[in-house]
Amino acid sequence: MTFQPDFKKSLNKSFFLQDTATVARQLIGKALVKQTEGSDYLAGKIVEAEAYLSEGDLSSHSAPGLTKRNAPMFEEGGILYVYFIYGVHHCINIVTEPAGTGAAVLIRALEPLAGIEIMKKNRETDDIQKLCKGPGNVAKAFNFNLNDNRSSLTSEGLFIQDIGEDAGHSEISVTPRIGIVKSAHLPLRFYLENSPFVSGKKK
DNA sequence: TACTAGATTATCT
DNA sequence: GATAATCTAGTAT
Repeated sequence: MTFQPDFKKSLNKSFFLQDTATVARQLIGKALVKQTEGSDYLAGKIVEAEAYLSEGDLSSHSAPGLTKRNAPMFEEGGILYVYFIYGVHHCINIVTEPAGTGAAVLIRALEPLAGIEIMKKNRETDDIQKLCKGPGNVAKAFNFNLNDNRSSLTSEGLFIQDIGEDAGHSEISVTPRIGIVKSAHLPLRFYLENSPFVSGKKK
């Protein structure tokens, strides 16, 4: 099964303006595609994502209101929100809903589809199952950093592609989110059942 | 297999 | 000055 990047199959902006939990669930099974400077393609199927809401969600970066860091979350859906955490890792989010809302979806894990050699180099490991396991690793494999903040997800250099493998609802599991303390009980983490690429699992 | 510590900085109070 | 939507290596069990 070879993956072919195809911008014509990318999701358009209206997709990202929907309810955040809906977007998070529907992103499972879609492909994140990024074109590198050398015009190579990096791509991975989204197998794990978490929704961070604008209201009633104390662990969302948007909860304290608009600040310099979370400003991209308050813009119109369809762009990237990148943050740097623990002085070590970058994490990438897909901003959702109309401008002024303050919500996003954290991409937690991908199944590598294209540009795997480049990802191995970025991650300094040959273990494909670990290349994009966990939000910090996803960003590292794709070489995302703060400069990618606000990047459009509806451009030829970066987009979400429908690869016709949509998981049925029965294949998607919903659980509480990982690594947070506040609002930790909310069931806003979505992942593809039985995928070996999902994070937070034991062997 | 399970738990713990350490890395290290942009951003916020 | 404190904190954080994490990851890995290392030590203990």
